[in-house]
Amino acid sequence: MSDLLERLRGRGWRMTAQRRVVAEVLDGEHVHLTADEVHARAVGRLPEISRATVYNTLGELVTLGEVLEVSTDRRAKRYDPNAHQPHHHLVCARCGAIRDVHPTGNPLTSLPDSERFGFTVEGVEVTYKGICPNCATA
Amino acid sequence: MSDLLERLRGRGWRMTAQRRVVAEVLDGEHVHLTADEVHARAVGRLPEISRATVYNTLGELVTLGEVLEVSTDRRAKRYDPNAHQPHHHLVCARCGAIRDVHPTGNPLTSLPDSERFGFTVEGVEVTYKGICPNCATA
DNA sequence: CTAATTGCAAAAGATTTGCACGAAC
DNA sequence: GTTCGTGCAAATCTTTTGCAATTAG
Repeated sequence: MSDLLERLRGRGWRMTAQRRVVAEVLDGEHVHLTADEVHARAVGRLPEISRATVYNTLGELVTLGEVLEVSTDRRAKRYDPNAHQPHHHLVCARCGAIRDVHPTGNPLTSLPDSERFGFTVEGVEVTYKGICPNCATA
Repeated sequence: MSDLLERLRGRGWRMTAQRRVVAEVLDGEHVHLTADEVHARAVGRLPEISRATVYNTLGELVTLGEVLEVSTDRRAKRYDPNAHQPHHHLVCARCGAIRDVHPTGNPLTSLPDSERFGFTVEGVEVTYKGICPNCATA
Protein backbone atom coordinates (compact mmCIF):
# COMPACT_ATOMS: atom_id res chain seq x y z
CA MET A 1 0.00 0.00 0.00
CA SER A 2 1.14 3.47 -0.78
CA ASP A 3 2.44 5.63 2.03
CA LEU A 4 2.02 8.68 -0.11
CA LEU A 5 -1.59 7.80 -0.82
CA GLU A 6 -2.28 7.33 2.89
CA ARG A 7 -0.90 10.74 3.67
CA LEU A 8 -2.89 12.37 0.92
CA ARG A 9 -6.13 10.79 2.04
CA GLY A 10 -5.39 12.01 5.54
CA ARG A 11 -5.05 15.51 4.22
CA GLY A 12 -8.49 15.40 2.63
CA TRP A 13 -7.18 15.41 -0.89
CA ARG A 14 -10.00 14.95 -3.37
CA MET A 15 -9.48 11.44 -4.73
CA THR A 16 -9.89 10.31 -8.31
CA ALA A 17 -8.71 7.23 -10.17
CA GLN A 18 -6.07 9.34 -11.94
CA ARG A 19 -4.66 10.82 -8.77
CA ARG A 20 -4.57 7.48 -7.07
CA VAL A 21 -2.63 5.97 -9.94
CA VAL A 22 -0.11 8.81 -9.99
CA ALA A 23 0.44 8.50 -6.25
CA GLU A 24 0.86 4.74 -6.54
CA VAL A 25 3.36 5.03 -9.35
CA LEU A 26 5.42 7.52 -7.39
CA ASP A 27 5.59 5.64 -4.14
CA GLY A 28 8.90 4.15 -2.99
CA GLU A 29 12.55 4.89 -2.36
CA HIS A 30 15.06 5.93 -4.98
CA VAL A 31 12.15 6.84 -7.22
CA HIS A 32 12.93 9.84 -9.42
CA LEU A 33 10.73 9.64 -12.47
CA THR A 34 10.16 12.28 -15.12
CA ALA A 35 6.61 13.43 -15.79
CA ASP A 36 6.65 11.38 -18.95
CA GLU A 37 7.79 8.26 -17.13
CA VAL A 38 5.06 8.76 -14.57
CA HIS A 39 2.57 9.07 -17.40
CA ALA A 40 3.84 5.93 -19.12
CA ARG A 41 3.53 3.89 -15.94
CA ALA A 42 0.19 5.40 -15.09
CA VAL A 43 -1.16 4.46 -18.50
CA GLY A 44 -0.31 0.85 -17.69
CA ARG A 45 -2.88 0.94 -14.92
CA LEU A 46 -5.36 3.44 -16.32
CA PRO A 47 -5.06 3.61 -20.10
CA GLU A 48 -7.04 6.81 -20.63
CA ILE A 49 -5.07 9.03 -18.24
CA SER A 50 -3.75 12.12 -19.99
CA ARG A 51 -0.40 13.81 -19.77
CA ALA A 52 -2.06 17.07 -18.72
CA THR A 53 -3.55 15.36 -15.70
CA VAL A 54 -0.21 13.88 -14.77
CA TYR A 55 1.36 17.34 -14.95
CA ASN A 56 -1.48 18.86 -12.95
CA THR A 57 -1.24 16.20 -10.31
CA LEU A 58 2.52 16.35 -10.01
CA GLY A 59 2.36 20.12 -9.68
CA GLU A 60 -0.16 19.78 -6.92
CA LEU A 61 1.84 17.20 -5.06
CA VAL A 62 4.83 19.50 -5.20
CA THR A 63 2.75 22.40 -3.88
CA LEU A 64 1.47 20.23 -1.08
CA GLY A 65 5.03 19.38 -0.21
CA GLU A 66 4.44 15.67 -0.67
CA VAL A 67 6.74 15.35 -3.65
CA LEU A 68 9.99 17.14 -4.42
CA GLU A 69 11.04 18.46 -7.76
CA VAL A 70 14.58 17.45 -8.61
CA SER A 71 16.24 19.58 -11.24
CA THR A 72 18.93 17.77 -13.16
CA ASP A 73 21.31 18.76 -15.93
CA ARG A 74 18.97 17.13 -18.35
CA ARG A 75 15.86 18.58 -19.82
CA ALA A 76 13.07 16.95 -17.91
CA LYS A 77 12.51 17.47 -14.23
CA ARG A 78 12.29 14.47 -11.96
CA TYR A 79 9.87 13.90 -9.12
CA ASP A 80 10.90 12.47 -5.76
CA PRO A 81 8.16 11.19 -3.46
CA ASN A 82 10.54 10.78 -0.55
CA ALA A 83 9.78 14.26 0.77
CA HIS A 84 9.45 13.48 4.44
CA GLN A 85 12.82 11.94 5.03
CA PRO A 86 15.54 14.52 4.58
CA HIS A 87 18.08 13.28 2.09
CA HIS A 88 20.39 14.32 -0.68
CA HIS A 89 21.12 12.95 -4.11
CA LEU A 90 23.90 11.10 -5.84
CA VAL A 91 23.65 11.55 -9.59
CA CYS A 92 25.45 9.74 -12.40
CA ALA A 93 26.98 12.34 -14.68
CA ARG A 94 26.81 9.94 -17.59
CA CYS A 95 23.37 8.33 -17.51
CA GLY A 96 21.55 10.52 -15.03
CA ALA A 97 20.69 7.74 -12.58
CA ILE A 98 19.83 9.08 -9.14
CA ARG A 99 20.13 7.51 -5.70
CA ASP A 100 18.99 8.94 -2.42
CA VAL A 101 21.74 9.41 0.13
CA HIS A 102 21.28 10.36 3.72
CA PRO A 103 23.04 13.23 5.40
CA THR A 104 26.34 12.17 6.88
CA GLY A 105 26.85 12.76 10.58
CA ASN A 106 28.11 16.13 9.50
CA PRO A 107 25.49 18.80 10.15
CA LEU A 108 26.07 21.24 7.34
CA THR A 109 26.76 24.57 8.95
CA SER A 110 24.32 27.19 7.96
CA LEU A 111 25.59 29.98 5.82
CA PRO A 112 27.39 32.75 7.70
CA ASP A 113 25.69 36.14 7.66
CA SER A 114 28.48 37.56 5.56
CA GLU A 115 27.50 35.13 2.81
CA ARG A 116 23.75 35.65 2.90
CA PHE A 117 23.36 38.79 0.83
CA GLY A 118 20.30 39.67 2.87
CA PHE A 119 18.54 36.41 1.99
CA THR A 120 16.51 34.45 4.49
CA VAL A 121 17.95 30.94 4.20
CA GLU A 122 15.41 28.16 4.45
CA GLY A 123 17.23 25.06 3.38
CA VAL A 124 20.07 23.48 1.55
CA GLU A 125 20.23 20.89 -1.16
CA VAL A 126 23.27 18.73 -1.67
CA THR A 127 23.95 16.80 -4.85
CA TYR A 128 26.91 14.50 -5.22
CA LYS A 129 28.04 13.85 -8.77
CA GLY A 130 29.83 10.80 -10.00
CA ILE A 131 29.68 7.77 -12.24
CA CYS A 132 27.42 4.85 -11.49
CA PRO A 133 28.79 1.28 -11.53
CA ASN A 134 26.87 0.54 -14.69
CA CYS A 135 28.41 3.39 -16.66
CA ALA A 136 31.85 2.76 -15.15
CA THR A 137 31.86 -0.75 -16.63
CA ALA A 138 30.61 0.21 -20.07
CA MET B 1 38.84 43.08 -20.11
CA SER B 2 37.34 39.66 -19.90
CA ASP B 3 39.09 37.07 -17.81
CA LEU B 4 37.15 34.36 -19.53
CA LEU B 5 38.19 35.63 -22.91
CA GLU B 6 41.85 35.67 -21.86
CA ARG B 7 41.67 32.11 -20.77
CA LEU B 8 40.00 31.01 -23.96
CA ARG B 9 42.56 32.71 -26.13
CA GLY B 10 45.25 31.01 -24.10
CA ARG B 11 43.67 27.68 -24.88
CA GLY B 12 43.79 28.34 -28.60
CA TRP B 13 40.07 28.62 -28.97
CA ARG B 14 39.13 29.61 -32.50
CA MET B 15 37.96 33.19 -32.15
CA THR B 16 35.02 34.79 -33.93
CA ALA B 17 33.08 37.96 -33.27
CA GLN B 18 30.17 35.87 -31.98
CA ARG B 19 32.27 33.89 -29.57
CA ARG B 20 33.99 36.97 -28.27
CA VAL B 21 30.66 38.65 -27.58
CA VAL B 22 29.28 35.62 -25.75
CA ALA B 23 32.40 35.40 -23.60
CA GLU B 24 32.23 39.11 -22.84
CA VAL B 25 28.58 38.96 -21.87
CA LEU B 26 29.23 36.06 -19.53
CA ASP B 27 32.21 37.51 -17.71
CA GLY B 28 31.86 38.53 -14.08
CA GLU B 29 30.75 37.40 -10.65
CA HIS B 30 27.22 36.49 -9.69
CA VAL B 31 26.43 36.13 -13.37
CA HIS B 32 23.90 33.39 -14.04
CA LEU B 33 22.16 34.13 -17.30
CA THR B 34 19.86 31.92 -19.31
CA ALA B 35 20.77 31.20 -22.92
CA ASP B 36 18.08 33.62 -23.97
CA GLU B 37 19.42 36.38 -21.77
CA VAL B 38 22.90 35.80 -23.14
CA HIS B 39 21.47 36.07 -26.61
CA ALA B 40 19.59 39.27 -25.81
CA ARG B 41 22.71 40.93 -24.45
CA ALA B 42 24.87 39.61 -27.24
CA VAL B 43 22.49 41.09 -29.79
CA GLY B 44 23.11 44.46 -28.19
CA ARG B 45 26.70 44.27 -29.31
CA LEU B 46 26.38 42.18 -32.44
CA PRO B 47 22.87 42.45 -33.85
CA GLU B 48 23.06 39.54 -36.26
CA ILE B 49 24.15 36.87 -33.79
CA SER B 50 21.76 33.93 -33.80
CA ARG B 51 20.32 31.94 -30.95
CA ALA B 52 21.77 28.76 -32.42
CA THR B 53 25.26 30.19 -32.20
CA VAL B 54 24.69 31.22 -28.62
CA TYR B 55 23.58 27.70 -27.78
CA ASN B 56 26.53 26.21 -29.63
CA THR B 57 28.97 28.48 -27.91
CA LEU B 58 27.53 27.95 -24.45
CA GLY B 59 27.62 24.20 -24.97
CA GLU B 60 31.23 24.40 -25.96
CA LEU B 61 32.20 26.56 -23.03
CA VAL B 62 30.58 24.03 -20.75
CA THR B 63 32.48 21.19 -22.42
CA LEU B 64 35.72 23.11 -22.05
CA GLY B 65 34.96 23.50 -18.37
CA GLU B 66 35.06 27.29 -18.60
CA VAL B 67 31.39 27.76 -17.80
CA LEU B 68 29.11 25.79 -15.51
CA GLU B 69 25.56 24.81 -16.19
CA VAL B 70 23.30 25.60 -13.27
CA SER B 71 20.05 23.68 -13.20
CA THR B 72 17.27 25.48 -11.45
CA ASP B 73 13.66 24.68 -10.64
CA ARG B 74 12.68 26.77 -13.60
CA ARG B 75 12.57 25.79 -17.21
CA ALA B 76 15.69 27.40 -18.62
CA LYS B 77 19.20 26.46 -17.57
CA ARG B 78 21.55 29.17 -16.37
CA TYR B 79 25.22 29.58 -17.19
CA ASP B 80 27.86 30.48 -14.63
CA PRO B 81 31.24 31.71 -15.89
CA ASN B 82 32.81 31.53 -12.46
CA ALA B 83 34.05 28.00 -13.02
CA HIS B 84 37.54 28.32 -11.63
CA GLN B 85 36.69 29.45 -8.14
CA PRO B 86 34.86 26.70 -6.28
CA HIS B 87 31.62 28.05 -4.94
CA HIS B 88 28.02 27.17 -4.22
CA HIS B 89 24.73 28.91 -4.87
CA LEU B 90 22.12 30.73 -2.90
CA VAL B 91 18.85 30.80 -4.80
CA CYS B 92 15.70 32.79 -4.17
CA ALA B 93 12.78 30.40 -4.14
CA ARG B 94 10.44 33.14 -5.21
CA CYS B 95 12.15 35.02 -8.04
CA GLY B 96 15.02 32.69 -8.89
CA ALA B 97 17.81 35.20 -8.23
CA ILE B 98 21.14 33.48 -7.68
CA ARG B 99 24.20 34.57 -5.70
CA ASP B 100 27.54 32.84 -5.50
CA VAL B 101 28.53 31.82 -1.99
CA HIS B 102 31.86 30.45 -0.96
CA PRO B 103 32.30 27.23 0.98
CA THR B 104 32.22 27.84 4.70
CA GLY B 105 35.22 26.74 6.75
CA ASN B 106 33.38 23.47 7.03
CA PRO B 107 34.86 20.93 4.64
CA LEU B 108 31.91 18.86 3.52
CA THR B 109 32.74 15.29 4.38
CA SER B 110 32.83 13.06 1.40
CA LEU B 111 30.17 10.45 1.12
CA PRO B 112 30.83 7.30 3.17
CA ASP B 113 31.25 4.09 1.18
CA SER B 114 28.02 2.74 2.57
CA GLU B 115 26.20 5.58 0.82
CA ARG B 116 27.92 5.35 -2.54
CA PHE B 117 25.98 2.54 -4.18
CA GLY B 118 29.09 1.67 -6.15
CA PHE B 119 29.37 5.14 -7.68
CA THR B 120 32.66 6.90 -8.15
CA VAL B 121 32.08 10.29 -6.54
CA GLU B 122 33.66 13.22 -8.33
CA GLY B 123 32.15 16.28 -6.75
CA VAL B 124 29.40 17.84 -4.79
CA GLU B 125 27.12 20.75 -5.48
CA VAL B 126 25.50 22.70 -2.69
CA THR B 127 22.51 24.96 -3.18
CA TYR B 128 21.06 27.04 -0.40
CA LYS B 129 17.44 28.05 -0.83
CA GLY B 130 15.81 31.07 0.63
CA ILE B 131 14.11 34.36 -0.05
CA CYS B 132 16.03 37.34 -1.36
CA PRO B 133 15.68 40.76 0.31
CA ASN B 134 13.76 42.05 -2.65
CA CYS B 135 11.09 39.36 -2.51
CA ALA B 136 10.96 39.51 1.29
CA THR B 137 9.90 43.15 1.13
CA ALA B 138 7.30 42.72 -1.58
C1' DC C 1 42.88 26.62 -49.00
C1' DT C 2 40.50 23.87 -45.58
C1' DA C 3 38.16 22.89 -41.76
C1' DA C 4 35.38 24.99 -38.44
C1' DT C 5 31.65 28.23 -37.44
C1' DT C 6 27.44 30.74 -38.50
C1' DG C 7 22.49 31.74 -39.53
C1' DC C 8 18.25 30.20 -40.80
C1' DA C 9 14.33 27.72 -40.46
C1' DA C 10 12.33 23.69 -39.14
C1' DA C 11 12.03 20.00 -35.67
C1' DA C 12 11.98 18.09 -31.29
C1' DG C 13 11.14 17.90 -26.40
C1' DA C 14 8.91 19.53 -22.15
C1' DT C 15 5.37 21.84 -20.08
C1' DT C 16 1.23 24.87 -19.89
C1' DT C 17 -3.32 26.47 -21.08
C1' DG C 18 -8.39 27.07 -22.42
C1' DC C 19 -12.42 25.01 -22.35
C1' DA C 20 -16.36 21.69 -22.51
C1' DC C 21 -17.54 17.48 -20.23
C1' DG C 22 -17.77 14.44 -16.31
C1' DA C 23 -17.08 12.90 -11.59
C1' DA C 24 -16.40 13.55 -6.36
C1' DC C 25 -18.39 14.96 -2.31
C1' DG D 1 -26.11 20.36 -7.18
C1' DT D 2 -21.79 22.61 -7.06
C1' DT D 3 -17.15 22.52 -7.34
C1' DC D 4 -13.21 20.58 -8.87
C1' DG D 5 -10.70 17.41 -11.97
C1' DT D 6 -10.03 15.53 -16.62
C1' DG D 7 -9.00 15.06 -21.52
C1' DC D 8 -8.04 17.06 -25.72
C1' DA D 9 -5.71 19.83 -28.74
C1' DA D 10 -3.36 23.83 -29.45
C1' DA D 11 0.04 27.00 -27.68
C1' DT D 12 4.39 28.15 -25.51
C1' DC D 13 9.01 27.90 -24.24
C1' DT D 14 13.60 25.92 -24.53
C1' DT D 15 16.87 23.58 -27.00
C1' DT D 16 18.61 20.89 -31.00
C1' DT D 17 19.50 19.88 -35.82
C1' DG D 18 20.54 19.93 -40.99
C1' DC D 19 22.57 22.35 -44.29
C1' DA D 20 24.33 25.96 -47.38
C1' DA D 21 27.01 30.13 -47.01
C1' DT D 22 30.91 32.31 -44.68
C1' DT D 23 35.23 32.99 -42.29
C1' DA D 24 39.42 32.13 -39.22
C1' DG D 25 43.87 30.55 -39.32
